[in-house]
Amino acid sequence: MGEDKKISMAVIRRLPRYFRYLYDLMQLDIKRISSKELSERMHITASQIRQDLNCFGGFGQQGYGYNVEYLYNEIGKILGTDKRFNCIILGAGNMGKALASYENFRKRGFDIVAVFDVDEKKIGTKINDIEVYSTDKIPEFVAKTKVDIAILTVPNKKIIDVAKEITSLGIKAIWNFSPTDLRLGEDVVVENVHLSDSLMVLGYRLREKDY
Amino acid sequence: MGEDKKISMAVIRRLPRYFRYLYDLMQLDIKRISSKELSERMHITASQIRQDLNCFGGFGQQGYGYNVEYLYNEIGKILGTDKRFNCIILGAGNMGKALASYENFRKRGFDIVAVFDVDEKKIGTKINDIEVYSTDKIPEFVAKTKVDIAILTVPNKKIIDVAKEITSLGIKAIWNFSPTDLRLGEDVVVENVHLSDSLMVLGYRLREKDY
DNA sequence: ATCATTTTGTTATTTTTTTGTCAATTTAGT
DNA sequence: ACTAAATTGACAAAAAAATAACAAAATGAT
Repeated sequence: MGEDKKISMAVIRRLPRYFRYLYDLMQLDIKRISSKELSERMHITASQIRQDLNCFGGFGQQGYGYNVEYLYNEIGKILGTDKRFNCIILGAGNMGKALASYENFRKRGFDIVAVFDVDEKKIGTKINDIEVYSTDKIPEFVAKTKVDIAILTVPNKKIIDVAKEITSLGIKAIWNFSPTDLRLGEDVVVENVHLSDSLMVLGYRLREKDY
Repeated sequence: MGEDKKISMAVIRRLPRYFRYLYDLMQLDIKRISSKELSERMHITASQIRQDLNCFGGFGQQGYGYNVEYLYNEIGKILGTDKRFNCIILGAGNMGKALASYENFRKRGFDIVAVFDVDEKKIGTKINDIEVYSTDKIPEFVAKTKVDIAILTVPNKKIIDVAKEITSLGIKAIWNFSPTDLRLGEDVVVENVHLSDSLMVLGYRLREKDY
């Protein structure tokens, strides 16, 4: 026991991409696919696909390839899309609203169950049928509803305090949209989304292209 | 001539992060910093910092470290924050609105100069002082205004067609928020932002934590 | 001015990641 | 039933990335 060799983050971060491509294949009514053909569609090597998938066990068959629907479901299980997560959004600004309105998250198992803001004018309103509460109500809400993930779209100045409050309430996962990297100890997982970083890299690559 | 050894994307993608940390140091009135101290703040090795920076030349001084402001400015130059980019947003939905309203982009050199949508009700309105035009007007607009970057927040079904139209007009950089990976040939640079992917990885890591 | 300390830039080493190879297995055609 | 073609899973090799090591240079205390 204790056999599982650690799977690298590089592999994990590719899984959602496989998941998307397999979904598209299902939409096209393609029932089976070889690592070679998938590699051509995804612009990665077939070797990498096979090696990635083999981290989790053999999903394919020699001479046949992979059953698209089966592989889709298996990757879904690995990613936990068969489970549901309750999420709250902190910050009902433009980004908070955009995320609350994004239907894809629900499809992937992430339910936005509440939005919180300090702005009196927003409190009591609804975003895409989701109620906006006062930030004061967070402890109360978390006490009576299981909250798996906090999505933080608060102003950068407040991010540290908000993150601390949230973790003190026992929330163990944070999706952070502020420019400040969060790091909250061993037992809180954080995904930092740095949109500006991505845009700056795009700017770099654009300028580099024409020297 | 032709001397510059290719700098890896891994390094480039870390630059915005250095940039952020250096900015924070300036706010704290810290004038100089060693790779060791910065490494502790950033939770990476000092070795990596020195190696990354040396891809672009020596910005530090032995026995002293790095001058925070100087290094900030130099990384800014590498990233092109001293240049300005004109951007248009295609899709005035929630995400389009959120991005149009995000002030940080302007600070980093990215000006949103127009938003386009097909929805009659949105056309003619303004988002954060930026006019929303009909999608029909894109060719006309691009002809008279230099557009460096197209930010795509259109529905997934339309993304391929929109991307093709945009590139046919000569736009060479795309910031893509749709779940479909875009790949538009050698001379168009694309940054795909897959928010769902990031959220799914967070879900994976959360579940993994408690087995 | 001297010397111990600090700290870079660079090269060497190690680790991780990606890619290539191939035997074993399955498919599919005849 | 036989055989050629396709394709995986496993392992080996190569490439890339991260880390360590250290000489050279600057600092700062005495």
